[in-house]
Amino acid sequence: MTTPAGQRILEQASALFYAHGITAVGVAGIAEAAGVTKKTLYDCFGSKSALITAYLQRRHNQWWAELQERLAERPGVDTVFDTYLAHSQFDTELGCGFQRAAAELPHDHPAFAVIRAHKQAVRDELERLTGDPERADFLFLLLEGAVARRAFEGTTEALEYARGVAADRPTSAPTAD
Amino acid sequence: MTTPAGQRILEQASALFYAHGITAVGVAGIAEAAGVTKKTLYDCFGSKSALITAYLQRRHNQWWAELQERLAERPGVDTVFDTYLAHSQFDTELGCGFQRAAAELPHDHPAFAVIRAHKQAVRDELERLTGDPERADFLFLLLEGAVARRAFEGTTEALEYARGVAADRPTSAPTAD
DNA sequence: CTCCAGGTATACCGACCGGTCTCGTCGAGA
DNA sequence: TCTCGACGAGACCGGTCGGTATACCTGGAG
Repeated sequence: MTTPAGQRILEQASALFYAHGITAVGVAGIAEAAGVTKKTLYDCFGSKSALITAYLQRRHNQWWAELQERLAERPGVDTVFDTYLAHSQFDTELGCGFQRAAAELPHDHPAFAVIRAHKQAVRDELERLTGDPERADFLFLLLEGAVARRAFEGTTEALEYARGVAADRPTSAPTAD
Repeated sequence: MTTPAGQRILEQASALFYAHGITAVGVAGIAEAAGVTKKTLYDCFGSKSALITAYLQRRHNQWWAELQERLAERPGVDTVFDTYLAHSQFDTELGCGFQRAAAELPHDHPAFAVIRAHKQAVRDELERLTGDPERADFLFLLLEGAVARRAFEGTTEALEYARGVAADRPTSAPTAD
């Protein structure tokens, strides 16, 4: 799992799962991309299912680390939005990896718990930052809407708009232009 | 396409694509569920890709018809939310079929245009109902966030909360319980 | 009567699926 | 020196993928 080969497998699996979808990507393709045989892949992860779980866990860990780093030097709600915005530079226009995975995986798949935990963590972080559960719920709603829209609009427009709304502007005030 | 067999194929394809994901469902399974041979399926639709497009088009048409019906007897923004809420009774906890499809399909897939058109239509309808593009954008954001959350939370809680926010309540006022 | 659309049944295609297996190699630690 | 874990090469498994082909049946319209 911590071996160099295991690392390469996880990296390639992450890239491929995110880019093409979990179901659409085969273990043979992952192994080949990692310069590894299927045997090594199965020695390291045991099953495709476990590899999927590891992929989402890794994705959460990386994203969370970046969020905490940014929050450390500039605490506040809009740093959360900024992290999504910055992340979208290499997350491309495909949208949130967890939303994408949630759309493909059955709800009782072991990896689905990782998705739920990730989203819960984000919501809880918003509550920690605002000290207001109600407001956290609202901001979380904006966030999810914005990243969902990025998936089919292909731009960060909605995300930037949502950040503007979150920046304490009252519900109805315009922010555009 | 309009033949009885074609209809049954489309119905079964819709149910299976939505429930298990587009990539995960094979044409053989669809044909079997429709009580039809693969040849008939290919005579009617030509390819899996075209069947996917037809599935999303049909889904849009059905949903749109229901929305207009409801709007006719009770115009207003919250009827849009109510339609999602009512729809979720047979859409189950899996979330928006268009968001699910968008997560699986490459952005240049012919069916992706149907997804974009559907979402655009919803946004435009909100603009028509409010007469305010800015407010429509905001409501659309709430809507997308709520249906996205339904996908991994498995409840309509976020949708009901969003309807509360949309019912002109100012951003920060609580609505829970 | 004839023709044809709309079917059924079934075999087939090459490619790929997730997963297992054997065999061999290589380098580091006891 | 010997062993053991990490890995490569590659064959193999049963099954499914999207898609095509051949042959046959049937009911209704010309």
